Amino acid sequence: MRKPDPNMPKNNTSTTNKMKLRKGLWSPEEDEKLMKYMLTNGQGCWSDIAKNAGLQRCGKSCRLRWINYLRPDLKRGAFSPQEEELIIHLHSILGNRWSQIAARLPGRTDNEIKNFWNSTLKKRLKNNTSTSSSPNNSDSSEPRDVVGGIFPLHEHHAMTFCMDSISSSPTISMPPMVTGNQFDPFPLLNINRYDITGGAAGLLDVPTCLAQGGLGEALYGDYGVLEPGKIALEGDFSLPPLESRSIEESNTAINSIDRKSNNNNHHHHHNNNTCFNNTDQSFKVGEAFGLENHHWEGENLRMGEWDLEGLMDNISSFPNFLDFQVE
DNA sequence: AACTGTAACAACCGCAGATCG
DNA sequence: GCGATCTGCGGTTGTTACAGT
Repeated sequence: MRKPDPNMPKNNTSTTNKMKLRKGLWSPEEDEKLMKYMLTNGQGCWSDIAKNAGLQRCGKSCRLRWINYLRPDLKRGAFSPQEEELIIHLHSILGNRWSQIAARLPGRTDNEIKNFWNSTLKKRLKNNTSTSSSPNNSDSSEPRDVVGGIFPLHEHHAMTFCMDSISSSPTISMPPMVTGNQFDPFPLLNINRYDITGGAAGLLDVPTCLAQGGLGEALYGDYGVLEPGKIALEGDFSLPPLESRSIEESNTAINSIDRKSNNNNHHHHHNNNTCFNNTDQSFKVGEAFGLENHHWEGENLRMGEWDLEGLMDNISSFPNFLDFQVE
């Protein structure tokens, strides 16, 4: 879209030892450097990546560029109507917690969704509100009181809705996996125990909670980590649930939950290897889908073909998961 | 053709939590 | 225990393209 700033020197070689960090638009050369480095060495300590890739950028900038633009598993292009609907729906539940919304939209980034919301959906909803009295058309950044408000409490569905929906979806194009004689599209995410607390506290048999939208995060896991061993052995892999948001809840509470959730991901990094390389990553993701010796199998996952409508149905028709809390 | 408004998107900033030395 | 550092998130700003006048 935007052209790189021509005034920006391509190689900002400072006379001092202190390298001046570049800001602003990324040049194609920089993109190429970062892309090459990431594909060769994988994700790790971002400040090291910035240095080692020969970029005069701060690690933060590299991270952002990678996550929002260069990642091969990104789904580019316009949002589909189903995605739009899902975003609106999720926003009504989660508010402006873009990362959580993005985790439920495979191939989309929080930044992308945020921009789309602010530039398009917000206005559209506002216009709709002016012509309609639907309470769901608020552009409030505060999540609504789901239980008492937007979503009617349908009859309780079995938690297996996740797999029911996904496995029956004709639009799935994931490489099929077979466990025994059973089709299992998400073998490594086949968590039998999903530890939850709250209203329905206890251990439930949950095949997987992909329909909570965890797929994206599960595959990308912090945009890149999937830890099948941890999942299988410790069973503590928990996808961020859609958290119930009551208007009464303070932002502090929201943030603390968010942080906790986020930091679980963080833990996964540091508990194993802070700077894992792409070989690991490729192995993990590739192994998960029976695609070994490929980098960035996400390209093959065809994320955009998930049954978003089914997901939407599930989200709106299953109240229990809204009571989940992050451990 | 020139100007203006705005949509769309990329990137930066500030903050907070976790980890490390 | 504490400060430095890393990482991630959400808010905001800046830039470009394009449509309308």
